Order: sequence, then C-alpha cells, then structure tokens
Amino acid sequence: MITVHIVDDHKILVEGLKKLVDNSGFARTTAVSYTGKDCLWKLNFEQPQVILLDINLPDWSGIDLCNVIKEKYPQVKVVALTSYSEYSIVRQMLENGASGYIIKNAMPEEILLGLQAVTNNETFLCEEIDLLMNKRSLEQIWLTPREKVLLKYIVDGYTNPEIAEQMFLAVDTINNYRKKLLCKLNARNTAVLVRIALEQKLV
Amino acid sequence: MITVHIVDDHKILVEGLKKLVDNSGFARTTAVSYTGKDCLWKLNFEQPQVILLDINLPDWSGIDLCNVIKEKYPQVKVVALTSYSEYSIVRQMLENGASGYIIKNAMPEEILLGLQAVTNNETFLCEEIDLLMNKRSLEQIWLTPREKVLLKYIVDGYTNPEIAEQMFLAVDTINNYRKKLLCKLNARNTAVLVRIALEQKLV
DNA sequence: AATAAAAACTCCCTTTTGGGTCTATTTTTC
DNA sequence: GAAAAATAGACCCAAAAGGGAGTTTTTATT
Repeated sequence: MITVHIVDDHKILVEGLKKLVDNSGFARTTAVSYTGKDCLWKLNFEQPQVILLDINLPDWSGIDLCNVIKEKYPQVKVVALTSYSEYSIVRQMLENGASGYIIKNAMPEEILLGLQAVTNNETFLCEEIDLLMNKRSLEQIWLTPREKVLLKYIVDGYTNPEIAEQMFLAVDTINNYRKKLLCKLNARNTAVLVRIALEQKLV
Repeated sequence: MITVHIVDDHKILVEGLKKLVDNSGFARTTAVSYTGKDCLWKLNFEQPQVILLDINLPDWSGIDLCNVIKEKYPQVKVVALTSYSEYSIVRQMLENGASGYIIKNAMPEEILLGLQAVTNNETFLCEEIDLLMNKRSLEQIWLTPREKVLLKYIVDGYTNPEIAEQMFLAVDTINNYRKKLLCKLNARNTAVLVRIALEQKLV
C-alpha cells in the first residue's frame, strides 16, 4: 500500500482525490492538510511515501514548502498537483526536489500512474506537462541570475536610477540589462515585459 | 430534486463535486461537461435548474459562456465555481447573469447552500467573496469605458502615438488618460500599472 | 432648465526609456 | 586552453512616459 498525504485547500477536490486514491487498490490516504503549516505539523508524527502537494496554499507557496519537506524528509516523494502549467513553475518544483508534476485537469488515472511511478523512484510528469517541458526546453527563455533580479525590480516599478543604486551598479549597466531583457523576452517595451514576466511566472 | 449540470475541466474535482451533490438529498447531477462547447451542446437537449460553471475552461471563458447561456436559457441559474477571487471577475460574472459565486476552497456545504439559494431566486455568494464584495465596493477602482480600452492597449504594449491613431484621438489625450490611470490604480509607472491591471484582472 | 460632476480633450516641459554600438573583465563550459 | 556566456561599464540620441495646469463637452441630478 502506498501511503499518501494530500495537501490542498480545495476541499471539494480533496474529497474526490481521497476517493480516487483509496479506491485504487494499491494506495491509501493517510493524511489530509488544507494548509502548509498543517502539513508540516502532521509530518512530525507520520511520514507518507508520497505527498500530493498543491502550489497555491493559503499560507505557503508549494514551491517553498516542497523544498522544506525534501530537506527534512528526503525519502518522502513530493508530487505537485496544481493548475499551473508554466515552464518556470514546473522547473522550480523539480529543482526543489519534486518527483512528479500533475495538472489538475489531467485524467484521474494519471494521478494513480504518478503515485506508482514515484514510489519506483521514477520522475512522473502528466502528459500535458511532459509535452510542455520537451517542446519548450529548447525555445525556453533562460534568464541569468542578475537578469532575474533586475526583472523583479522592474515589475515592482523601480526606475533605472533607483535600481542602479540598489544593485550598486551604473545606470548605463542597468539600462543595458534592461534592453537585453526586452530582447530576450521579445518585448517591445516595459509594459509587455511586465506582462510576459507575470504570465510566464518569471518573478 | 434540484437538477445540476457541472461544467469544469478539473476531472478530479468534478468527481468530488458529483458525490457531494448526489449525496445532498435534495439535488442530483444530471450532466457533466469538461468544455464549454460540450456544455452548450448538452443544453440543447436538457436544461438543468442550476449550472455549476468554472471560469477557466479550455475552449471558453466562463464569463462569456455565462452570458450566452443566460441569453438562450434565462430560467437556468448559473453559479460560478472557480478559484478566482478578484473583484472584477465576480462583478463581470454577476453582470453576465450569474446567480451565485463560490470559490473552490470554500467549504463543500457552501455549494449545497448555494444550490438551494439560487433555486429560491436568491443571489448566493460564498463567505469569502461576500466579504470581498462588501469590503471593496467602496474602495474599488472603477474605470470608465475609455480608460478600460486604453488600459488594454497599454498592457498589449502599444505606445501613446499608436493608441492615439487607433482611437482617433490626440496623443495628448491618450497621455492624459494614461496619467489618470496611473493615479487611479495608484501606480508610479507603466510597469506597476500593467502589474496591477493583470493582478486585478482588469483586462 | 440649471448646475455640478465626470469624461474627453489640449499644450508645455522634464525625466525615463529604449535603440545602436562598443570595450573590458570574469566565469563557465567544452 | 579556447570559446562562449555573464557581468560591468560607456556614449549618443530619438522616442516615449509622466508631472502640471488648463478647456470643452457630456451626462446626471435636482
């Protein structure tokens, strides 16, 4: 029996999920948490084999929570179960130690396939995400650490002089980075830059 | 028995939802659709008393779909069931004829309360949304039609001269609107303006 | 019909953005 | 150890954004 801890604040979804897991014949739900805090608390007492983890929790980002969980309990497999289908989110989850990524509109069977796969030490991506990661891996924009920091400042509304001061760099340098960002994200101006950054969840 | 048609592409959630409705004792699921097209097709043959409608459908925006449904079948009650909790989205749904609005992390019982309320010709908002709508109704930013159009152009990356041409107005006029938008949305520059517009789903 | 409020529109002027081109370290990767 | 990428910086200049201070036209409301 694969033991599963469900972490999701969508209570109706949790009900469906619990039924699905418990009726699979090879897995059972041993815990349910509606918040990140609740999840961490319960992990003190009992560690499941797999955690089904939502990203939009009321108190935590699932991305950060995944990281914390994997540090404290490296043997526990984390499977992201969320409605985000952005490259950068998937990537971050995998970098933070997730063993699987399933979007919420996937077929219910994919959840069960995922549970089996990750307990066999495989990495599992649901069909749609698998396609995304393969298709985009080439054309995907990759920002350098500095570019990411700058992008954050821009989205937060700082001007070049202000950013220069914050980052201890010349205004010209910031301006250059900014232009490179526009080019990389194929944005014609700041407005589009911000839109793309938010849409692709780059910040 | 209240007849319910569920429209949502999150198949696992639908399972939970179906169970919830069917076990309520006063309602039953008569149809399930995973797409907007599918929903409209099924409505040709059978109209439920209530439609539980997601906003993020693969082929349709639930906001537009609600409008279409209410035009063709005014007697059918539409209840939005979604994860969006932005003022403007709720507002648009209600303007398009929705009788209820429930967020996905609401308590399951709220769904049942909602079904009962809307069949009694009441408007039903789940607790969190009800709070939001009351709290924000005063402080909520309200944009004029022109401002909305302009905001769309800005978010899409058009410059003032381009917008002026598109809207057959002077560049100065556009510039003024832009400044008014900055002021209204409390944004110090375009970057923040775009961020707020996207976050608040004003476009 | 009077009037107040909101919406639509214009001009001036400064700061910020963005396009182009170029140099020089440092770090990473093959 | 060479090539490639990342980091940091510079200068010129045109275009766009944004601050301030106005006028006219619609649209409500009494």
